[in-house]
Amino acid sequence: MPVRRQARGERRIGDILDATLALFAELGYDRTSTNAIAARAGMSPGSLYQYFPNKEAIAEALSQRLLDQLRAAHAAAFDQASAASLPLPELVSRVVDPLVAFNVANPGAKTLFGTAAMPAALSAGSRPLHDAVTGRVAALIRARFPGLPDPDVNRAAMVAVQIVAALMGPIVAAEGRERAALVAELKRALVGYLAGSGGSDPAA
Amino acid sequence: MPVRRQARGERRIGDILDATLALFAELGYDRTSTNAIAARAGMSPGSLYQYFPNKEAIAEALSQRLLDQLRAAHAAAFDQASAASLPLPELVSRVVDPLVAFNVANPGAKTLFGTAAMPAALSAGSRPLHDAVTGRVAALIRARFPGLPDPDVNRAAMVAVQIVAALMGPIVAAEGRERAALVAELKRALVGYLAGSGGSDPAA
DNA sequence: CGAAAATACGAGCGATCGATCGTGTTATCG
DNA sequence: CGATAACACGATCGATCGCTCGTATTTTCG
Repeated sequence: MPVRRQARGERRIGDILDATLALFAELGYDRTSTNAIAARAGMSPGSLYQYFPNKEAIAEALSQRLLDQLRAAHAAAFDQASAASLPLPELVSRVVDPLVAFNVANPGAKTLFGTAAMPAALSAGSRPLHDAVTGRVAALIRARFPGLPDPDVNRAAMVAVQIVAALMGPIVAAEGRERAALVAELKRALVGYLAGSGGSDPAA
Repeated sequence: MPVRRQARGERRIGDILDATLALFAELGYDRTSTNAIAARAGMSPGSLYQYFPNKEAIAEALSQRLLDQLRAAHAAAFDQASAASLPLPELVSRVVDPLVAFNVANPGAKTLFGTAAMPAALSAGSRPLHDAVTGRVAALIRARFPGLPDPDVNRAAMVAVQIVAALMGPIVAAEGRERAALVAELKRALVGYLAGSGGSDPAA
């Protein structure tokens, strides 16, 4: 049942998602209470539930908003043409750098990027984001290694995404030189991994 | 205040840790209730709290038990001699294979291996395990790359451990052929990463 | 044996959680 | 304007959480 939103309502939804992202970054999903979200967003619990039916829906909406932002910030990095022709380190940099910037700007995004075997509730909310990113990476790998069978492509994309996700926490937590060093390590790991990804490398 | 444990008590403690490990594997730390632990261990909540002052202490004890088991299962893999002389893929295999076997045998171990920026409660309980493993990996890397400065050694160890931890979830969740394929990918990723770890590789 | 210590139980405490609801306020529109 | 719908509030609900406590049973040991 759709509701005619007023401008004020749209603003409030944004406030809720902002508060949720901040609290997820500090406490994670389980330890973030809906009352705390409402308080940080400057509203009552009742108002919060005017816009979302339950906690999971908030996580889903936040996941969707992050996905949209990521898509916008990442548009250029995922075109197939450069995927096939660029040197591998350059290609990895083009994908990783915006991703790092995004996560630094949005700490707490990683909470919505839960790895695997999580409680179904959060897993369901974060799967769209996770799947979308993995899918884009798979497309990139497929474009670069045209001979690679689909199962191998998907597995390589999953592994690459897991590696990035695993190191994003420490990267976001670090600062300055140490962060730069960790990003360099992440790129080295990805290049080292992908360089040996079966099939021929068009730009090796 | 130490307590003279009877044989029955030691057995009960083992039951509690077994139940906790199983529940952590299914639900994670937050969603595992102490009452559920007691129920699965076949005792009342009161009995559970006869052996542990609180939930965090249970996680710590479990973490310690896992660490001991891991040490036993891993003794041979971490000697310095082979670290310097073995071919890198062989060395990686010797470390990774027992680790995979251990995690397959103890699903839920990964719950105690929380990455970073987790709620302090769980983080404190799992840090010993995490630090011990990272320290052993660091010693291995230091033995293999004698010229590498300490900060670089520690960073590389941390990155390697994060990569292993990130892929352990999918590996444990998979079975048969797919699991073997994922393990192979993990090894490739580690070898690719470590092969380029500055300094000279004694056995390159 | 008998006393002390360890083990066992489970109803229930206080706190907190996600979510509801009755009531009042503000915006939209004919 | 008046009417309707969207927005806002916060006390409070029922459920669940980590944990306690009074009491009963079993083991240890002199």
